Parts: sequence; C-alpha cells; structure tokens
Amino acid sequence: MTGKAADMPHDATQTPGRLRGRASRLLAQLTNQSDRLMNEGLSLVDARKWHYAVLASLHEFGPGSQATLSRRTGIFRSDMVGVLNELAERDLVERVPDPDDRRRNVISITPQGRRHLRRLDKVLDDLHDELLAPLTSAERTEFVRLLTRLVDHHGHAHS
Amino acid sequence: MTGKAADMPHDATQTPGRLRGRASRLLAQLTNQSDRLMNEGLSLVDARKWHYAVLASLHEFGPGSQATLSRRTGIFRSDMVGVLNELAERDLVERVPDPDDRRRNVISITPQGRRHLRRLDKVLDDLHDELLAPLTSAERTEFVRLLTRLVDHHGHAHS
DNA sequence: CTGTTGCGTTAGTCCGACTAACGATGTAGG
DNA sequence: CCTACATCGTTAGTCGGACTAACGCAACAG
Repeated sequence: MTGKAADMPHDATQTPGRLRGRASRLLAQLTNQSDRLMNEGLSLVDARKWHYAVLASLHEFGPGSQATLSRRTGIFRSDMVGVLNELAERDLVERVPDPDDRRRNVISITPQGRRHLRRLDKVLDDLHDELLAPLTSAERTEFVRLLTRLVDHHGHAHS
Repeated sequence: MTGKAADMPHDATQTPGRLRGRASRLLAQLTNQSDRLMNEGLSLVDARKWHYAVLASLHEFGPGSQATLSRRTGIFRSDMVGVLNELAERDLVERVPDPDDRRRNVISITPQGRRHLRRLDKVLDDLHDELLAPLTSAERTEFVRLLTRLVDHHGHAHS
C-alpha cells in the first residue's frame, strides 16, 4: 500500500565499517525511510508526493502547460497525465486548452487546490519534523545546506 | 521551522521554495544521482552494489548462511540467491552445504573475493570522492555524521 | 507545401523491492 | 514415535516507479 522500502529485516551492521559508513548507503537507507514516512503521511490525506510537487509548482510559478510542469517538477511528461487526472478529479487543478497554441493545455491551480496545498504543507512540515527529529535546528539547516550543494553540483548536466 | 513565508503570488525567483528546500525531496534527488553514479561505476568492473555489500559483510563478519547474510546486508533472502549465484560464478564466494544443518549453505569469501573487494573499495572511494566533491573534508565528515544519526534514529524498530 | 519540432496521450519495457509458497530439514512437546 | 511448527534455500510472481517509443495533432521555418 505504502509502496516500497523497508528497514533491514533486522538491524544489519553495528560498526561504522565500510558498509555502514558509506555515504551512498546511508543516503539510500535514509531516503527509503523518508519516502516511507512521506508516502504514509500523505496517503492519510489522500495525496501523493507528486500531487504536492505539482501544486507547489503551480503556486510558486503560476500556470503552465503540462510539458512545462513536467520540466519544473521532474515528473516525466508521460506520467504527468495521470497525476493531473487525479488532481483534476479532485478539482484541485483546472485543465484548459490554450487558445494561443492548440497543442497545449494550460494547467492552473484552483482555490480548492490552494487550500489543499496549505494542508499538505502543514502535513509535510510535521513529517519533516519527524524525519529530522534527532537534529537540532542548526543541524537541520546545515543538513539541508549540504544536500542542496550536492544536488546542485550533480544537477549540472554534464553528459 | 521552515519559515512560512508570506504567500506571495510570484515574486520568489530563487528562494529555496517549498518544493526545492524540502529535505525529503533533496534526499530523493541526491540518492538518485548517487545510485546512478555507483551503478555506473560498479558496472565498469562487472559488479553491483549488492556484490559489495555481501563481500564486505563476509569480510567483516566472516562466513554465514544465506539467511544470515540476508539479515546482515538487508538483501531479501529471495534475492540473495541470485546475488550469490553471480558471485559464485566469478569464484568470489564459496557455497558449501553445512554439515551441521543440512538446510543451510555456508557462504565464505575466497581469496579472489578478497582481492575483488579491495578493488571495489578503491572504486567506491573514488566514486564517493566524486559524489561528495563539493564538500570540504570537514563537511563530509559532518554530513556522514548527520546521516548516521538520522538513519539510526529511524532504524529503531518502533512499530 | 514540406520537413521539423513540441505537445498530450497511450502503451509498454525494465528493474528493484517485496510476497508467497514449496520441499527439505530442523526442533519441541506429548 | 508422532505431530506441529519454525527455518532454510529456492522459485515464481506481484507491485510500483522510472523511463522509452510512438502515435496524432498542431505550430513553425523554409
């Protein structure tokens, strides 16, 4: 139901040996735990993380075509269809054909969508509070800062 | 803690808005990039991350049954079969029926396995160097420390 | 008009995490 | 000994998310 991820069957290693100390492995484990947390939390309010991504993107950057949204959120344009269907079913977004370019749909957030977004924001705040529970406020900031630096560095397309 | 910034329509150009600043999202992105990096790097030496996990586990904790290895590494025991097949094909591990319990196989690492493990260690060192490139040495340490704290916290089976 | 590109959509592949069940074997209780 | 149950290695299969391919359509450049 929740999707994926599980902690190890039982705690795996105990020493910070090669296995456990590797950043890549720690990242994978933590992301697993994080994903599980977020998915469970969001499912309680009938949402998924892509819903939030789309709504937040609409709120921050305004309406746009599906392709635009796809680029903004990182969702594949083939998957965007389904996400928008789900959001439209719930009247959280509006899908209107673009008069200026009849290939496009213009997606915009509805008042209900905004309300829902605020709710999701609250939910996510709480979930992140749980996720980062063992860290002090300063540590959380630092953690996010480091993550951002790393993501940005590798985000620069270099292929 | 994340400041609830005022709901401005669209003026925030570069602010680490809700979407981008969320730790969960940064984690997911970075893990993606990390996984890619590791998989690509390891495939160049005909290996996968589970290979490393098993070999490292054997090296650190000695031989064990497949179920034991499964618990140590977090690999499902149904998937362990395939991993061990691949490793055995390459003569990196030995699979011997346990005389004391005929249900079990005892898996142990071979000299070739140890050699391969050292090679993988080197490869992973390099890959992690690339992964953490934008961070100073002190920052890398801190980063791993924070990750470990978080993973440990959520690892506590509290269900 | 012609070829190229971007759009939304459908269908389908690929892969890793995870579940279920089997036969063979071990263990414990009566 | 018999019965019940747990554990092991293994096979098969489900499930979901990331990703690709190709279609019909529209825009645009020449």
